[in-house]
Amino acid sequence: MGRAPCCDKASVKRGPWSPEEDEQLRSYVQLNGIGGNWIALPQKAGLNRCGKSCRLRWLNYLRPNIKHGGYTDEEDRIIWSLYSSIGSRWSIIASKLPGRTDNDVKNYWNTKLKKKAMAASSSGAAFAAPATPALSPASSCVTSSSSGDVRLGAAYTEPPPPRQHAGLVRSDAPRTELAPVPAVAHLDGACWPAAAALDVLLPELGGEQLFPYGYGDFFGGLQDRALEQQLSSCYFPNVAEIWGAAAVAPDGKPPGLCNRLT
DNA sequence: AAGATGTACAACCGCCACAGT
DNA sequence: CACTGTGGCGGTTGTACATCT
Repeated sequence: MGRAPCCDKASVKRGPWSPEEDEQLRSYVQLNGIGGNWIALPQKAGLNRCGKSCRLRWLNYLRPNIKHGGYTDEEDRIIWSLYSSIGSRWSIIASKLPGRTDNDVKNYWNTKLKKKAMAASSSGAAFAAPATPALSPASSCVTSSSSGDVRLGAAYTEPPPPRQHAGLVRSDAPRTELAPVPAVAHLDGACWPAAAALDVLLPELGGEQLFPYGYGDFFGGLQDRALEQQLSSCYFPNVAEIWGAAAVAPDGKPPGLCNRLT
């Protein structure tokens, strides 16, 4: 027997929000806050909506300082770089783009950016918007060996397969909260080149601009450098493979990386 | 002009993790 | 320790609008 739904779908309104509903929710939240319980909020706010629907509406559209559309080249590059490395973990990607929401980034990727990246890839051109100081095409190259022009950002590649939710970075979590450390620690000699990706990828993605609390910030405030490196080798498997392929013999490529986070 | 098709994006769905009891 | 409620997440769907034929 499955769980009871969070609300009675037959009795609550569904579909697009009206301006009146938006205003009702906005004014309630601004006046009273969320109150720590989205499920109870609609009743308190006098809205005939599911709590989850209210939460989504607030987080994605009504919250202050939300940006819609008008993605910059820099944002394109950040999304693409992170997607290539960590896959469809939209909440993490969105958390590095001020004013953007995971839903918005996800939609943007699925409808526009993915096609752009694939088109660039199929044409043989680098997916590279005009260079920016923070992340120019040249600087995002991870040219790693004399034989191979292995470049981060050179072509669209399928991202890692989706992972199960791991609660990596909760948007409301304090910065000191540590991300869970994978149960399988594999920072052995063979895997080490992969871990070094952290030192390259994160600065390429904007360095202190995007990770003002240090690179450990990417992992939710991690302060331990060794743990950061272990995590990086799990969370950036594509980049890890690039580094691994460059650093070891082709048939000595570190196997496995992290298949699971927990 | 009208129907078909494509695109963009808001919203929903179902699952998982976690905290509280 | 098991159970329950809730928040959060990514995948998917629905629909309005634009473009094409």
